[in-house]
Amino acid sequence: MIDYLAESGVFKALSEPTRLKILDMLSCGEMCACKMLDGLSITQPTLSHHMKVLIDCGLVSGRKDATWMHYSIRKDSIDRLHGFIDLLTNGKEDCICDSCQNVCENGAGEESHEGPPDKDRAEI
Amino acid sequence: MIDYLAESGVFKALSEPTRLKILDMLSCGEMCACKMLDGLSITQPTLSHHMKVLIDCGLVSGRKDATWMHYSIRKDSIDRLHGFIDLLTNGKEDCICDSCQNVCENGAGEESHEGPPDKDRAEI
DNA sequence: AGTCGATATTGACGATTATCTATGTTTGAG
DNA sequence: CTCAAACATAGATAATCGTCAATATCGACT
Repeated sequence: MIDYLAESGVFKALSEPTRLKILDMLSCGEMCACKMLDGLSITQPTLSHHMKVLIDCGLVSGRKDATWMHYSIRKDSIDRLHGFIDLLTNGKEDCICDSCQNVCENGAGEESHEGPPDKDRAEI
Repeated sequence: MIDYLAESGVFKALSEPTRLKILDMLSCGEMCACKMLDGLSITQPTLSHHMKVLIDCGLVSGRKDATWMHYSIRKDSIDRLHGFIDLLTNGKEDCICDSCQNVCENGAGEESHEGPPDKDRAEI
């Protein structure tokens, strides 16, 4: 069974444009908070808040070096995110769909359960 | 350049536990709104609102059949989502990181720009 | 035409959230 | 020990969002 509330945390973190830009800034590697501030037009406490959200959901890790904080993307969390999206959106055994009979009174909807997940996440 | 505001819409749609459950319900194929209501403990207007959010961001498509509405996941939008996550979190040419020199006064942070994106989204 | 069932829309309300200012904490330098 | 810089925390506020009740729309059937 999927814990929807728990899993929504990562998406909530990603639902803010500013945090998307922060992740973009970290895409090439580690970056110091003070440098991130330069390109973000937000105050320092706001950045600190965003980084806490990103760390709490597991997307980012922080490394303290003297008075500086260096942040970086946790690649494993990105892999996990991909995996969850596939799990959520692909047909699976022991699916929530089974608990509710997917048939309307008009008879449409029989093409349910289109088989096991097809593992093609092709070129995009 | 990435349009963070525009791209955040999909994640905002996915940031609600109820909408995650709705997508899970659609993972096996098309489903009627009336059947979805049975397993959701929300009112009909609330479900209608959630479906509008999911459709507006492109994750779901709706098919009207008489008085019934059948919803299904747009597989192409899922592929696009995977692609965007990779684009956002992997190093890339013409990166936003270039505009800000990623060097703190203490000299740390030279390991920036870890080369072109490594296309390994391996086992999770 | 009239009724009924399924869905969409409207308006309101409480909860969450992003942001700010002000202040606290930590660390290195003099 | 004192000061300054980097970052975190606390509290307040405005905006956004999820939810509901009430109502409107739309299509099928008598």
